[in-house]
Amino acid sequence: MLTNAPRGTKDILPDTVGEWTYVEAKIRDLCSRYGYQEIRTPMFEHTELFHRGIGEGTDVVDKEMYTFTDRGDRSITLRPENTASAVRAYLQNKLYGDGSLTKLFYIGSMFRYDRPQAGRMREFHQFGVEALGEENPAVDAEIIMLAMDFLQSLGLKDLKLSLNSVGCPKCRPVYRKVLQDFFRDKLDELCDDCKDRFERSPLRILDCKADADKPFMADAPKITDCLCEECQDHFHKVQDYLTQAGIDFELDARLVRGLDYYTKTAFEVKYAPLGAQSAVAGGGRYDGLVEEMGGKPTPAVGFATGLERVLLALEKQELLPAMDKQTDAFVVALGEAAQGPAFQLLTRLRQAGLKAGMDYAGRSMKAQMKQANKAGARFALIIGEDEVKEACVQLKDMEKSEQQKVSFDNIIDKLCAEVKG
RNA sequence: GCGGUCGUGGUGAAGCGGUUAACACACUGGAUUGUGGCUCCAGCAUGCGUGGGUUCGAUCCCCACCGGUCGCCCCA
Repeated sequence: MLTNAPRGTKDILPDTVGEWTYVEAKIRDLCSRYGYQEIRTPMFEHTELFHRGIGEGTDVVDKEMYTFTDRGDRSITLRPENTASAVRAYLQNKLYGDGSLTKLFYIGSMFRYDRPQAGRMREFHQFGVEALGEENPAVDAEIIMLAMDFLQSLGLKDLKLSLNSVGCPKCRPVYRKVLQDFFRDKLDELCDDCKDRFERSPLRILDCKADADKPFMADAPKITDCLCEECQDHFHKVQDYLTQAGIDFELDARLVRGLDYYTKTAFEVKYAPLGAQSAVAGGGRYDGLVEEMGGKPTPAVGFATGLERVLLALEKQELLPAMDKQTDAFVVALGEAAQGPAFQLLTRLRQAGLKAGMDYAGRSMKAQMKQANKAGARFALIIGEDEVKEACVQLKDMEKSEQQKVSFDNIIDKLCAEVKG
């Protein structure tokens, strides 16, 4: 037990961090081009924030949160997502300041108690983006394009972008009722899950895999036919922007978001080979959330991507860059007398800005040369007793297998010239 | 949370009631004086996720637990 990380968590080991920093670098570059600034919010918040933000009755809040009471008797929850926190920080720190659009992005751990599977961890990592303060559908389009740009800039292919509108507080309740009326007399033909969904979230019945083939499903009313004029108009404009930008998307009237705060635009990006965890990114508009949390009515859009899933997709498509180790110089010390001078040389190399290493185990020359090779060293600097006496080293070019004697005084300059030139 | 499936060394894997627990990679050492990558040789699991049980005997059978994985639910 002591030697096992908790279920659903994972160490990111030295041989894989490179993949993470690679993706993170892409994110930072992309966000700066789109004008989004990084925000880092606490890993835990008052439980109430998520109850209000995400919504009671959602699965995330009802059965997936890591909630505990702290020593000051506060109910605290490990963030299951970052939008509620971002909005909280936006309000608390008055990021709306000048009244213009506030564009934020974040990268970090989220926590959800769920049964782990590939692509579904209890601690997982999301990159997400929030644009607060603008209702223009161009921002919806920008957000979606940013999501697609991110995934495509990594080289990912076979992504499917689905788009829908889930309406607003004016038209969604109407549609909900229309839908319930439609299903009411078919209730006993639906699966058990759907019987539950009927009251809780009838829109999800449309997306049920078990009932998908039932003949009446095709006749179910579509939300896009029930949108109010404003939502309808907004939805069309988002589509226009995307089309003009050359973004392929598919309308999916069954697409529903699991968090209560979504309004109007909802979208999802899938990479099918990931199976049950194929949703790589998802998001949409949430015009009511800021007000719900005590701010002025403020329109907003955002999305989040699951980094573990992105990495899985990259792995499947063999798009992870090779991370080969690289060292400029490896110091090979032979015998007791050479240890001190070798260590001093190592220090000087590093001070000169070179990547340098050496063996401390006092192994044979052969073993040390092997190590130099494994470390990806360009040069081996061999110091034995003779070299110590002559105040020089044997400088061996590992690739060319050429070797020359260089004095202690010249070795640093010579190496710097070789490596940098 | 529900259903299925799997769990052998650092890794990938064979073995499926009594075996020296194969093989490959990795790792360590060696192949006559202080030189890596190729080759050759040697070493490397008293142990088969954990705990019970059945049996003369269990890595192989049974049960429980833990963990991975697939699907459901949900979501990123």
